[in-house]
Amino acid sequence: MTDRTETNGRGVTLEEVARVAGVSRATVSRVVNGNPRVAPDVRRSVERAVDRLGYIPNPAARSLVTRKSQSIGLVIAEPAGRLFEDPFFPRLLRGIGAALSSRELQLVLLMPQSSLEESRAERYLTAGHVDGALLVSLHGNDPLPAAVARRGIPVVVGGRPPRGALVSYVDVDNVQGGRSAVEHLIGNGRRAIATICGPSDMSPGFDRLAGYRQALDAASRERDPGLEEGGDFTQEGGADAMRRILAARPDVDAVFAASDLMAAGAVQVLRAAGRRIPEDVAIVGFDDSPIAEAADPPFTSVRQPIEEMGAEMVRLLLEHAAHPGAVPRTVILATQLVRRRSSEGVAKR
Amino acid sequence: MTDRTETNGRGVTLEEVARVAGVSRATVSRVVNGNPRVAPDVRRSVERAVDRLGYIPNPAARSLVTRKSQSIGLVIAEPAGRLFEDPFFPRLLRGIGAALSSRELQLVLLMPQSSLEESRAERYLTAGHVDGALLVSLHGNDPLPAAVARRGIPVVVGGRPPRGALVSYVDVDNVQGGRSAVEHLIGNGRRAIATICGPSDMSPGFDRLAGYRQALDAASRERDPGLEEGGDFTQEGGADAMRRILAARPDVDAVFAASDLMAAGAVQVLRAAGRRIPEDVAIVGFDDSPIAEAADPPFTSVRQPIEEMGAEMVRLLLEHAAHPGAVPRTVILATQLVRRRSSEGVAKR
DNA sequence: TGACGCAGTGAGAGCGCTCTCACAACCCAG
DNA sequence: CTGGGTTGTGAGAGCGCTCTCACTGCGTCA
Repeated sequence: MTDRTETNGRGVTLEEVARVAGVSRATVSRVVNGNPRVAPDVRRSVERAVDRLGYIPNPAARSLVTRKSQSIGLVIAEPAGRLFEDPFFPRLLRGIGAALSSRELQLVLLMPQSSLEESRAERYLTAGHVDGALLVSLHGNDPLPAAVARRGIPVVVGGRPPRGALVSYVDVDNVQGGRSAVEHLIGNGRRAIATICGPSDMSPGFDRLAGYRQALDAASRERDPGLEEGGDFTQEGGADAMRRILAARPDVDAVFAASDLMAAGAVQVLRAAGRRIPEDVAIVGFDDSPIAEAADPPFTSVRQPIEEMGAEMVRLLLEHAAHPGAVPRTVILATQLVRRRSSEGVAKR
Repeated sequence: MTDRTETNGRGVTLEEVARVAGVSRATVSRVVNGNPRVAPDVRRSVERAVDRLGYIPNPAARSLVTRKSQSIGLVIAEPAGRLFEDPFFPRLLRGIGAALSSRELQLVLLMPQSSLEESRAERYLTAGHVDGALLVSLHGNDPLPAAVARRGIPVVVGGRPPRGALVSYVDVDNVQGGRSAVEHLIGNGRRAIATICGPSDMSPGFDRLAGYRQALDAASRERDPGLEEGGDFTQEGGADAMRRILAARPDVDAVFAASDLMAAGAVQVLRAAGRRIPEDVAIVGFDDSPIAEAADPPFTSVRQPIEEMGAEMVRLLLEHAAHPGAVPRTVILATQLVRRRSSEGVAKR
């Protein structure tokens, strides 16, 4: 097969295949696109010609007339590198990729690092390069979802979308995640349960803290601001927060950190202060990252269904593409508490 | 501006802009593409029309005539999930993204999970969807690079390419990385230095082991097969290897692991055996992943310049695209040893 | 004054495909 | 046999853009 692989830099066209097969362009197009209204013998001879010439349809020409690009855009609007530290991103990609692989769709990745680049991304999405857009880790009141949706491009947001943007989105139930972590600690007999929360202007940070509070309230435990310290999702932030908690409440016997990285920082500080994990202080992290498993002792952690989130986003997007007028939908996915040694046993006192 | 945002689903065309501006299609095209041969006042009126209509060029039409797609493909040919566990992938993406952002190029991500999907990817790349292809984590004797290059698509491989494939590639100097880790341990006075190496059928695994051996040979240290145990880059693999090493050479006082994950596994086993880190046994990992920093004590680790690798791949690819006939080139990037507490001090005995 | 060059513009071909429509060939009911 | 349907095929328009080429007008130089 393929005795003429791209010798003239032009690529084989429908026209040439038609000539070789002795039929018209239209018939070749029918065969290539699986139209059943072609006589079996004609079909065979066309297929032979396609094979022999190594014909591959020109996507631009096809796209020009069909007005479909067979690809969707994924916009990661994370300004700095945070997203690149934890495995959120690879897992999301894996979920999206798995959902896409069965379709004939490709993924175009856009990682705007500035507002200039973000407007370039908007332009790209609305120019017709993609049949739909997936938007994740938007900050604050990003106008992107609304702008893209207004242009008639199907959009699905991962995480809570900016207020006012009427678009479909898939999110993880961070409140439930925080609550289940703290309920677990309460169930283990812990009495002074602290939290190292994330920035409250980010919905995951805010929601996980809300879950912490809900769990305490539901168990009629008193809350203490000295047990709630904010970090920035980093290890150093976690360590600093832990120091403050230790200073305010030396009797702390459990910590729920809103990320595994912050949990790792907290553990270092606790160890330096002579506390044993989990005997003196129980630890629960969030994300169930490789760090949680590699830690010593391994961290109990709240696992987010990131792969499912990606897959669900694709599902929703295709749904929107199929039914252009459909109303925006919301999908909230449950988290799962993965128990490991860092929160074992009951506190002794 | 934009008083007509996509009402008919068709999009504004050059033709309409030309009519509104009172010029020909050709002139509008010149303005849009920055051709200087346009009278200033005409240019202004065209720009006004473009603004008012919210005109965005149709990429498919443009691509059809220019034969350029303004995008490049990134193929991640990792069959299973390994790649998604460590932050290699995000870092690579960051490097590529940074190098691309200054150009008007987009990134299409292909993650074939089977040979069927891989041939689909090959088809995609050779169909003219992309102006060039970046290929990473190819396994064994993957025919992809050669196939794509044969079709005249510029190609750059990340990591060692399959033997026989004459393509440009960018790799990390794993040999030097392994050697520097072991030299560091020798310099610290360690006497029985073990290695937990990766699978020897993967070039990183093979090369890091070679570096380990080179360093010992250069220091005229005797090598002992009992100090070389293979893992599979996972934590459990590292733990198992460590147990074997401990059984064969209880006097081991340093371990160079070919990944941080394996180092973490080794540390758990060493702790369980009552060894202190770094007093009794020094540890050096590889990758400088978040785990290395989060570990207690934090691991000394060999940092790979992944971001630079991505950026360099893009540079090489653009070079190839600019000079189609150019000979394949190779770039090898140096690693860097990041010292932390896990390998501090001199072994006492 | 005429020849020449050059900046600015428009007409029109053509990129490779899809899809509508017309038409030929054939089948079968009446 | 004729009329109506069905099936298979081809002609041709058109998607929105770029780019070549020809043309006009104007300044410059011999």
